[in-house]
Amino acid sequence: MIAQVIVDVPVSRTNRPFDYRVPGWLSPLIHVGSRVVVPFGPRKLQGYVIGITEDDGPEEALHRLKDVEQVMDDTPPLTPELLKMSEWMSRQYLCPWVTAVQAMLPAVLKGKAQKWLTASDLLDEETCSRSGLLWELYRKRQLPLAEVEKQFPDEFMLVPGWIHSGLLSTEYQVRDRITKKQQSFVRSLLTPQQLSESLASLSARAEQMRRVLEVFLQHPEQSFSVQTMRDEFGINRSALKGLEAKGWIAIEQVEIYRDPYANRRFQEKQKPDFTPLQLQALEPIITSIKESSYASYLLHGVTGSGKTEVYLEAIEHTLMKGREAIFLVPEISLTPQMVERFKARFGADVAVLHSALSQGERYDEWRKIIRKEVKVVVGARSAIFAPFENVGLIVIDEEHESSYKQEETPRYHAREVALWRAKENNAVLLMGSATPALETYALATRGRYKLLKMPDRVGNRPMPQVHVVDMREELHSENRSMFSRLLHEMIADRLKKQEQMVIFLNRRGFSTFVMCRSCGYTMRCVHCDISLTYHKSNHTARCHYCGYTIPQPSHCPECQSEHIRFFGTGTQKVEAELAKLFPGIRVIRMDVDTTSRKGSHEELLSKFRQGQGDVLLGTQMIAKGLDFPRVTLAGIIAADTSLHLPDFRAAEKTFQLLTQVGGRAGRHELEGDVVIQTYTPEHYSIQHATRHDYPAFYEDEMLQRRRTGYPPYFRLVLITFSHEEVPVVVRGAHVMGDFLRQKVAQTTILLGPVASPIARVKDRFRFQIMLKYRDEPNVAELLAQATAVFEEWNKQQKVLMTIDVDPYVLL
DNA sequence: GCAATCTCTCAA
DNA sequence: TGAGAGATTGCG
Repeated sequence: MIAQVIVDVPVSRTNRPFDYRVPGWLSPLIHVGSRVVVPFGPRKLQGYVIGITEDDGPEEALHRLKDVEQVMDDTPPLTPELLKMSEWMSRQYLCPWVTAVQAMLPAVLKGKAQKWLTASDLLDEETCSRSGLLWELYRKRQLPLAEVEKQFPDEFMLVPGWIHSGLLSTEYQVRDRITKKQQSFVRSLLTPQQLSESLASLSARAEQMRRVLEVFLQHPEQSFSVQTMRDEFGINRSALKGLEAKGWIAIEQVEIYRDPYANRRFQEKQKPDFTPLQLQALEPIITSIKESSYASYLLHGVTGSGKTEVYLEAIEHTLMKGREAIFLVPEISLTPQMVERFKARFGADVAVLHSALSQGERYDEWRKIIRKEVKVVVGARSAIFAPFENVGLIVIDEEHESSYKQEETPRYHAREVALWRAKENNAVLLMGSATPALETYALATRGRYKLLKMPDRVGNRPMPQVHVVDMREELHSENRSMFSRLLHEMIADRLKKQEQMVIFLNRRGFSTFVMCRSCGYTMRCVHCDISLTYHKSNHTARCHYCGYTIPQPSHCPECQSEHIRFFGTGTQKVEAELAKLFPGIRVIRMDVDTTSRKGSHEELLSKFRQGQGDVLLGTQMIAKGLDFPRVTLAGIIAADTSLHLPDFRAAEKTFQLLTQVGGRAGRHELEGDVVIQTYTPEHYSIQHATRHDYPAFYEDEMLQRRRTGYPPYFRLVLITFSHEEVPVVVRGAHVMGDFLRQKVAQTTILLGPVASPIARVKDRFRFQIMLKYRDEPNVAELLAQATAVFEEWNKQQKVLMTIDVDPYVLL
């Protein structure tokens, strides 16, 4: 038996399967998709089995192979589908296969190969008394080499000599970080009859023991955790120990799941009556689900139109069909509210995956999926890799969100992966948004996705009234405050009526940079080509690319002026202003500072829900998916900060943001207002957002994209190079650029190589090539060839190159 | 990606 | 000639 294995060395040189012999004793354990430990060169590494051949071929060829050393799991973590998907990803996104595989698995499964120092039998008490390190090794037998270097720097240089003399040896070990949470459970070993008899035989003073037996009499065949015994029945540990000693009960360690929602009850909500629009949207979806054939839908529904109910219903039909469902939400809107809705509807059938989970919790949720204990997965981007084997429905909520694009290798887009997976499984793909990505909407208008529309809110509630305030006029009227007179007035009004409001600060593009007012000097990072960001909490200026931090200076380093300060509006500043203008106003501020602690996000929102605040103030994180009945005003402090970014999606993102924030107001009985403050009220993305007119925005924006040659008209590939020296990085970029220029189609535009907009990061200079194409039969193959050419050249250099297919961030 | 191995340089 | 550094190669 021979196993084909890809090893955990994510470089192109080793990006291919290696053959290993499977020793007889491992053959029942090993499967395609298994994690294994294999010897690789002088080391040992973790790898994944991508194929197994029973036929060994000629004897002498077999002889040259090494053995698989270990199979790491009983059941392989990779299903055949995931394996196929990872191969597709590695081709599609130009990344090593093993990198794609690892993106699909929980982080604790990534094995770490370490070199260990082991004591041999020659090391006796006599020898080791001479040195601290040897003594330590004599006691513990082995230590990781890295640890040794840290703890015994003085003796580290003696290690090679000791190895040579046979006192010590080195050895590679691969370990993953799987841990399983255990809890003590108590179980009765007696029959009910024996229980009664034993109860009678107990001394009158054994009150606690008596109670334990009574509990078991009342609940035969049940076991209880030690914790429950204590908390619910008031029985302490010693009583249990006593009974265990008598042999009447057993205390056992049982593996349990780390469930972040363990102590929460979820109320089952009555299914609402569907509106005609919802029914109309549901009909074709349900038909497709029943047919179990591939179909894709774009559900374009305004905020408050009840998209979530449609999703839930579709999931229910999928489960009725005996298939599984994946529900993707943007990281940011994976709120407790959302989880609650799912838990209430599908109970224990749901696994939840998001970034706030600890690695262990994440692993436990994942195990529920692979063990087929759940039927539905709710999660952020990476939940698209849920190891189901019969996926019938994939829902992508807020389909336009940029968090679906991963910004590290593998640079995949969850929407694309979902599309592949839906086709592979004859499943239904359902994408929903109030403001679809242009790419998606364009495909929908061309029939690639079926377009479903829900243009009205549930219960015929009106869309909120949107007021646009021209901040230039405010300035002319001597209003220098960050609040316009209208917004000011409306805040006062809501305070009087005791209604709630959401105030949104558009921070995209706002850098809180540090500048000298007298000479114009701005503080920049010494390693990167960007300004430092001011951090109020510890009065430092910090580079958010490399982490370089210096204390905020009191004088300008250039001209010694004292007028050096930070610029930009922060949430703290808005909060202070609100407190000044409206004494007694209760503001709940949500930003990185107040939500960094685990669970604090949830805490603040529930405070607001309970009415412990008048204003919810925050950045992007409050724009999405929140639903509070008493919110009747949404204020946007500066709508256009994101409009003038050097990003071809700037207008689209602004439109989306305004629409989403506006959607927070007046979702229930009370009607809502939205105030948009801007310096460019005439801009089409602001104008169309005001009228809730997505199609009009789409038309205008498509014209821009056609004119400038951006998606959806052209598709992009961004190739970035970096190196410490400019001439080297330029040469590298040209090697690849020249090759591509020869090979691309006539209609393809190749820009560069040019310096990247952020030309230096961490002391490395960056250059880039942009590929814009419309009709390129096989981009992936072309890029793979170019990569090979580049890597041949790069053998002598150390230029780093990354390829971003359909990039979101162009910096 | 890492470590063994090969190749080249330089000083004794 | 041998050590040491730097580049190259192979990993099944």
